[in-house]
Amino acid sequence: MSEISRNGVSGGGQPGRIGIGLELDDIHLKILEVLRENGRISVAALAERVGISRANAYTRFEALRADGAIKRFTAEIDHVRTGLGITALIFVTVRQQMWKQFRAELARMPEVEYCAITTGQHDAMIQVRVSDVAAVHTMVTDRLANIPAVKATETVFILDEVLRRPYVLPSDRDRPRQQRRPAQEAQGDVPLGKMRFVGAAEGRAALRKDD
Amino acid sequence: MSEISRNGVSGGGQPGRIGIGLELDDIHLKILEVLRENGRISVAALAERVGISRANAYTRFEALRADGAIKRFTAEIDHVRTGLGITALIFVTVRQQMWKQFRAELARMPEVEYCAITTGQHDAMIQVRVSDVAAVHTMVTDRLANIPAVKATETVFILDEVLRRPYVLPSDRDRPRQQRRPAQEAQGDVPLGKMRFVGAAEGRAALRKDD
DNA sequence: GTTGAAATTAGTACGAA
DNA sequence: TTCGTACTAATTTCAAC
Repeated sequence: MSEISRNGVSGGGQPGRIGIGLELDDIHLKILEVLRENGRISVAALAERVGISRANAYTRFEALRADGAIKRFTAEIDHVRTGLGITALIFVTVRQQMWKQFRAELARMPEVEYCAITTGQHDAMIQVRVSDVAAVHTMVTDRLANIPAVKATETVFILDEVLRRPYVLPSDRDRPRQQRRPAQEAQGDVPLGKMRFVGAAEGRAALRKDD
Repeated sequence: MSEISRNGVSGGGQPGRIGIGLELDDIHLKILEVLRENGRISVAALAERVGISRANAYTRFEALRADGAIKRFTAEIDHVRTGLGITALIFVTVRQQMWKQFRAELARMPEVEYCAITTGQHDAMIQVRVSDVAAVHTMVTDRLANIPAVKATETVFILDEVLRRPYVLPSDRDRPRQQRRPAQEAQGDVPLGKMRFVGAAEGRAALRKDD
């Protein structure tokens, strides 16, 4: 149900002044870093971990919420424990100009955890959590297939979720052991043909990897 | 870095007794429901919203954490605001018996937010958040392509994230307006050929949708 | 932007239903 | 088990520096 940020492929990211909102400095990022791994930490404890005063922490905490940099706090739940141990990705090809209908139908499907519009072969990817494999089948054949907006689907199961980071922050990239290089330098030493990008328009026709 | 639950395709979900841990009743689910949309709510307020005493709420809250049904609390962050407005999905084909190496390399990539092992044409899907399109290119060609475990990749951009639910719960499925039907009933009325499932072994050879 | 002290609220530990 | 109360500890707020 919750609409989330619209990421244009053109959107950029200078450090400092970002978006329309407040300027994020290192301390703001440090706060986000702590909060994403412990969303229930008290502001007092947060202040100590970040190395600022309580009052300052409260001010910044509130600013981050008001600005929207922090969208909400949530509990991560173990789906297996709650009986939704089956996760699947459904790639959907949507008939043009029927997006509105597609999105409306999505809102009616509580088993959908995530939906993103993508470039490439398909138009959207949805992630669902259900209790058993049959429920995926039902979901795809009974519900999705009956939506006129849906032209075709392709389903894969998730066998294992190797890693989920609460949320990636720009400060992360400054401290991995392995350094990143600017994109220009990356040209020479790449085994070309090993990977491919799939554009939005392209790829709908042929798709074959060289293996 | 954080390992998360292993979802076998065979794993099931009976209501009530789930996994090895505690039995989840309706009140437990109600608690999870509240917590996933407001991870910072006080236990006192939680007790009120769920309709139980404070003491009971503390007991159940602790039980859910101890049991692992609640894995952690986290802050949802607006990536655009923090300068990581570009999101991409990279589908990776991994050389068999090099998974360990692949996973080790993943841990060194802070821009990776999510990684799942899938059935279908590719072996894994990773989601990355970066500041600009060039960074995706760098990531794929410079970093991923240089991992011997990586046989091939395919990249798509996320143009829009339509919806993200904090976490899907089994209680959700009991109250959508549109009812679900058992899988058996779904057989007759499906426009077959409109969708396809892609198995783990299958699909590596041919893949064509009928559109 | 910081410290400290007051007011409020959260968390704990009981006995009773 | 769950509830209600009282007790203790912590957090938040607000003031002055």
